[in-house]
Amino acid sequence: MSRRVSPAEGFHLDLLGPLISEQPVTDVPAGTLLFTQGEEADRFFVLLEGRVKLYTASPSGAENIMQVFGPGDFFGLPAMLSLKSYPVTGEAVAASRLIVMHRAVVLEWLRATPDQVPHLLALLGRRYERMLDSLAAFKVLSPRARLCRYLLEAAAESGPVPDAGPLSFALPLPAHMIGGRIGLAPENVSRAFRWLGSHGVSVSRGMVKAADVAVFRQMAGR
Amino acid sequence: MSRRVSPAEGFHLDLLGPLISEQPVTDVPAGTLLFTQGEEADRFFVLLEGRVKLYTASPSGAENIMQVFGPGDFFGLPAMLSLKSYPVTGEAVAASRLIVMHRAVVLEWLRATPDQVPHLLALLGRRYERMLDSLAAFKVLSPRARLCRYLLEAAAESGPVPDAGPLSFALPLPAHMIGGRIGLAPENVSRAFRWLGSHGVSVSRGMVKAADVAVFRQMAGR
DNA sequence: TGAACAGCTTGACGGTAATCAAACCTGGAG
DNA sequence: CTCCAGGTTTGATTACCGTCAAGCTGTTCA
Repeated sequence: MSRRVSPAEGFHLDLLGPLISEQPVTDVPAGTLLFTQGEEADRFFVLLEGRVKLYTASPSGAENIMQVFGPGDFFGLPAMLSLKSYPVTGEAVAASRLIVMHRAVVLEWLRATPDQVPHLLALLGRRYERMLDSLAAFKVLSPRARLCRYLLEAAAESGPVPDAGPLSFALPLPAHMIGGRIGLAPENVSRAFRWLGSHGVSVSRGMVKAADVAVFRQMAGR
Repeated sequence: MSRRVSPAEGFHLDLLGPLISEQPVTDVPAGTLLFTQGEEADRFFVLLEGRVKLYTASPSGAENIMQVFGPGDFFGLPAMLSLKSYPVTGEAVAASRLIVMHRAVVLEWLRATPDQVPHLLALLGRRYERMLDSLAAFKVLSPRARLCRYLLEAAAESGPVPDAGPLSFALPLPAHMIGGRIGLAPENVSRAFRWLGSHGVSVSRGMVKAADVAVFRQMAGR
């Protein structure tokens, strides 16, 4: 099964392609720490295969998942550009194949091909707006609504999602990680799934079957 | 009273200074819409005086305040760079003086002074991480804790904030807008303030007096 | 001076998620 | 096959916030 590159997070091969194609590929097993919170950010990553989560350690010790990336995504770029340290820790959730891009290489590339600068800026702009969108979701949407929003994203990751009608897809993450992403305790993720049952949605063994996707869209306000 | 430029959001005069100094200054009265959600983003703004809020209109009609900017801040830059439309509406909350930067001018500036590119990227990177920080706050912190976090920011805006000890400062925004920013209904902002009363904090007439700032820091986890 | 208004406060109520705790799978190791 | 550990589900309880509604206060304007 060939994974699709999600269009929203895609690294736009036409932009970064020439740059990354000259870099060596690294393979890491699940559980590998790629970088840790507070470490100097001198590189960013392009994920070719696998899955990586970015999280912060809250004072109470619970880990707070900020983002989860799949094949085709890049991460660590804003931190690298800001010339400071990583604000999060990056860990491979599954065995992953990725490309490590060091700052010096990127800066040299920008210097050599200045016509690419506007494209890189546009890339960063889009990334920023995605974040803004996430923030709005946390402000406005209830936890259940956020779950529906997440389910729509997860569904889109494995194929096109119709406006309405039945749909079935596999959850890309274990439930407790979904909880971390949408800010919901694992127990309540479970309860939210059960609640969805009364709306024509069944979840079992990581498979989601919805009688009508419109339920998700309405809940998530999309 | 001279307003301080908040270091975190500051536009870094040394970077943008030469660029903005050649642009005309615009004055607008309170309530002016600078740009609206969905409009093509062909410019960004540098705020010299006044206050501007960025908000989205939720389906139910309630406005969701995403960010509020003061003197020295810039906004609309990521949207402009992303080559798309503004994801939010920008409105002057108070009479404001600002500089409008059009995309063509910025791109020409980048072309002419390529050595500024890394600095602009760093600026965007920092902005992105601020957003990440906000997002974490919404995931991890309770509404009350978010209020304390906001109060710390507000205090920092009007002067240095000690690690502990008494502090008094003026709220830069009316209560209902604070609610919009931290995602709390106005009634509950009031209740949260009253709750703070039992922790040595009094709020009246837009003035906050805290017996010990450490209360805020502890609540906000900083 | 009084009316009108907006912003803030207070009250009551219901729904919902956090929390603590325990039971229940399910897959892997021995 | 059994045991074990992680992840998931369920239950009971509590606290909190959203909501609707009514009162309050200071300001503006006639």
